[in-house]
Amino acid sequence: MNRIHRKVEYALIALKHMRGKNPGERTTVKDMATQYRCPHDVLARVLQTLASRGVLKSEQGVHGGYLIAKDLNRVSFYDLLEMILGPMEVARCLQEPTASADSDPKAPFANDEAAVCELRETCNIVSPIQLLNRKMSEFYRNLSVAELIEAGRSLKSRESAKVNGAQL
Amino acid sequence: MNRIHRKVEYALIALKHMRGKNPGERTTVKDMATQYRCPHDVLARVLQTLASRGVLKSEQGVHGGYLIAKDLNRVSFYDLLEMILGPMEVARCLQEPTASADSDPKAPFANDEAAVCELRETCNIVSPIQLLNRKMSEFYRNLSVAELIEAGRSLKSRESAKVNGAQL
DNA sequence: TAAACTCGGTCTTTTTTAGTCTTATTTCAA
DNA sequence: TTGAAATAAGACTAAAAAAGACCGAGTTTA
Repeated sequence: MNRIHRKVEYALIALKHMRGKNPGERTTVKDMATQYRCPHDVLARVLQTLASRGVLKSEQGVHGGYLIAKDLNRVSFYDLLEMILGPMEVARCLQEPTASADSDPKAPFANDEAAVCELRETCNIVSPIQLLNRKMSEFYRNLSVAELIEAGRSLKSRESAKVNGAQL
Repeated sequence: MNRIHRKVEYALIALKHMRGKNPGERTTVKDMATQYRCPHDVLARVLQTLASRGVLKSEQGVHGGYLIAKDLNRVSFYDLLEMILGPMEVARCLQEPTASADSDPKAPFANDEAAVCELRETCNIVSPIQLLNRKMSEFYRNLSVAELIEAGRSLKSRESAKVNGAQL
């Protein structure tokens, strides 16, 4: 239940892979796709996104490939999810017009209404949903990608007792 | 992205509704389904589940209906999710034979192997996934259903500063 | 210029989730 | 004792979302 999306897994796999490389060293999508047996196209697309958001840098051409461009300690898991999956909305109620702010006046089919929760009128849990959304966002924001990727490395101390408490 | 399931919403709606009733007072599925415009069958099924897990009590017959049977302060959101959606598994890697322990005698096709992650062999992120799963579980466990449902009530004090800390 | 990359649009397939239909079963009251 | 009103639950269908494949570019360098 409540699985993370495959794309997110692929992103983590790739990031962890590149994390181990020498600075400046590039890795091709093809390499990673074959090594980890994940679908080339999907992985490629995810990496494109991350590159467009500054987490990775892409080099085209013959000796092209990807490399990490940003300190992963400064990239939260929230950021990663948001890049790949879009803004966090735990339920349809929340539908923010959002940062993208495309007030799309052209929109031939006004699907504004389409995606909106049809329970809206009668719903008694918008506050709870908002609270949940806030808390989850906070949780994800407090978890860095670096921390995730590094997991299992520093846990000689019995599953790192403090990993749990504290911080949240 | 990462929406909670409709069934979970329905559960919250129903629980919040019943929360407002006098002790002993029953509410029928039909009432709630019509009042909140959610599909009768789906709601019914969810409530059946909650009843079977002791959160609700059901009375059959003419004056039947549901009522809350357990202090919602003692039911975590994790519990709720687990009841409705099954054990928390942030990714296929994690596939526990698990506590649910429904040795499902009907299961005609042993799909044990079927659902297993096909990246398993080459995967470099099982530790990260495990960490994430642990942290998310913890997060959900530290959030009570009562707290959620009550949201928006006690927040005259500026989004109830203490909602976060404490309790954990 | 050709090979080996990334880029990005559109399409199809698969999987998951949501919802419906139908047939019990229980209870109470007229 | 029978019928209305409720829960219980299996099997099925529809809809939505996610995953993946295909393809035709644009870039760089040997």
